[in-house]
Amino acid sequence: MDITPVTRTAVSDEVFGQLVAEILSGRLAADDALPGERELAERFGVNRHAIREALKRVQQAGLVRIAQGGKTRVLDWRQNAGLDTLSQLAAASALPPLQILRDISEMRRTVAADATRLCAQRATDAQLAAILAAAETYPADSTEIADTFGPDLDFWTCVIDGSGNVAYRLGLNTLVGGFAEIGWQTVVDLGLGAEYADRDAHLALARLIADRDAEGAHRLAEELLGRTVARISAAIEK
Amino acid sequence: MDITPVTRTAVSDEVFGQLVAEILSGRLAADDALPGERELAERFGVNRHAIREALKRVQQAGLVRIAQGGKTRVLDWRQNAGLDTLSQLAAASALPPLQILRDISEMRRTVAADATRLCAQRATDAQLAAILAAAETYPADSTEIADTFGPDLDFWTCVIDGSGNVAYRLGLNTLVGGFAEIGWQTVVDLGLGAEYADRDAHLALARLIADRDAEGAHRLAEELLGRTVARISAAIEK
DNA sequence: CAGGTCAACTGGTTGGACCAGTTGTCTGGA
DNA sequence: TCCAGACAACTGGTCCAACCAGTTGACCTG
Repeated sequence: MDITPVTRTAVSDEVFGQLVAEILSGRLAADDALPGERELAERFGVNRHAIREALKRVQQAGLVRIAQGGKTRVLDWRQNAGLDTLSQLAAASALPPLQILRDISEMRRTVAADATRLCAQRATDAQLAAILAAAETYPADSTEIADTFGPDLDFWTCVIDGSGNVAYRLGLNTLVGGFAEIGWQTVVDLGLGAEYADRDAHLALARLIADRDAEGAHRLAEELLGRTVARISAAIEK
Repeated sequence: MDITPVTRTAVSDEVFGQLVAEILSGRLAADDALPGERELAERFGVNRHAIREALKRVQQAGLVRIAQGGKTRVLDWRQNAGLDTLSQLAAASALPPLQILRDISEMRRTVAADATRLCAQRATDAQLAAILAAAETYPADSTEIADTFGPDLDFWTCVIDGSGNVAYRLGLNTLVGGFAEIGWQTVVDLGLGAEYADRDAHLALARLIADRDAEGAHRLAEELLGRTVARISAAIEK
């Protein structure tokens, strides 16, 4: 028996999701005017307050411009949306999941690799110890891929914390969110194998960082994370 | 006479800003329970709907967990907030502006440099032409720094568009937003000079990209954008 | 003292009214 | 004929009041 917690979605969340999907998918084009709040409320069959809550969030995401007295207009999301919209992009099927996955993994490689370099330069001794410890708990290569996600995330979180760059830290959160939205199953299906869950490489990387070898650590991190990019790119080719 | 458009801030925006500031500044610690919506409404002197609109957005930002029946609790923003919170971070004075500026410029350097490499590999001919054109409109080194922000942003936007990576595109939007939140004046005060507005370097970079010299373009981009990082880091030292 | 019951919270949703800007039309005077 | 100004009909913004729906913990009962 496989039990999944029931998901109670608030109406405003539902409205938010649908509006975002309409915009990201292009069914609502940039500069189009949205129906008035009263009409939306009627069409969605919910109260106007729920519409307003959703609309405010769509605005926060940078997808519409709301003006009192005037109409609410759709903005060009490529030009105005923030990185947090990435996960919505996956949910709305606005782009092929594999492309989003590739873009995420590319950004992850680049950002994490640079964080590795900075970490080797700036991390405190306590942070270095945490990284070494995280690398130790990295599962053996033979483990189920799905079981390596957790330790892998732990490891890189330590590294990015060690870099002392909050933008990287917050960016990581967003990327992980986008990853989750696409679904781990998709990732597993790609057949990521040893090139992803390489315990020895992560141990070596931790040691390079602890030795303050910034350039060496950067190179290894880039190579290590590049494997995933290569794997996904290969899958796209097919 | 210097006229600035009046800013009519919606009540819920005001509430949102204050709540976020409370959380990011640490005055509301992680795992703390927020007062109930009815009490917040009374304390802020506004309607409960305004509180709800704000609270929903705080939730979307990943700063609180709302549960029907239970209390609304503060989350650890370092662990849960997305990159879009970066601009709030500046507004809330949760961290020194110069540190945020450094982190943003570091991320900008790393992401844009990688985008440059990808751009050289993947850009269409039309995109290459756009890049060359953008580089042409880059102002001469002697121009007021403030006047180079626009053309500079245009140039890099073209490059990142050419990379075909939506994550980079959206990330750029967020970073620019964070930059703007801190205020261009702060940036100007840093005394960024020729190392930032280097017309010749940008022209050279555009040519490298057009020649599909991925590695060469990557190197130059990293060096070029690294200048700003170095400038800000130096300012922090003092 | 373990168990269930229930009242008093919490957030979620609804309805309706009214305020406050924007826009376009229509009218009256130059 | 044309144009300024008034106005009506939108738009979003805010508020009040009520009730629904979960959660929690105190309290009572066996």
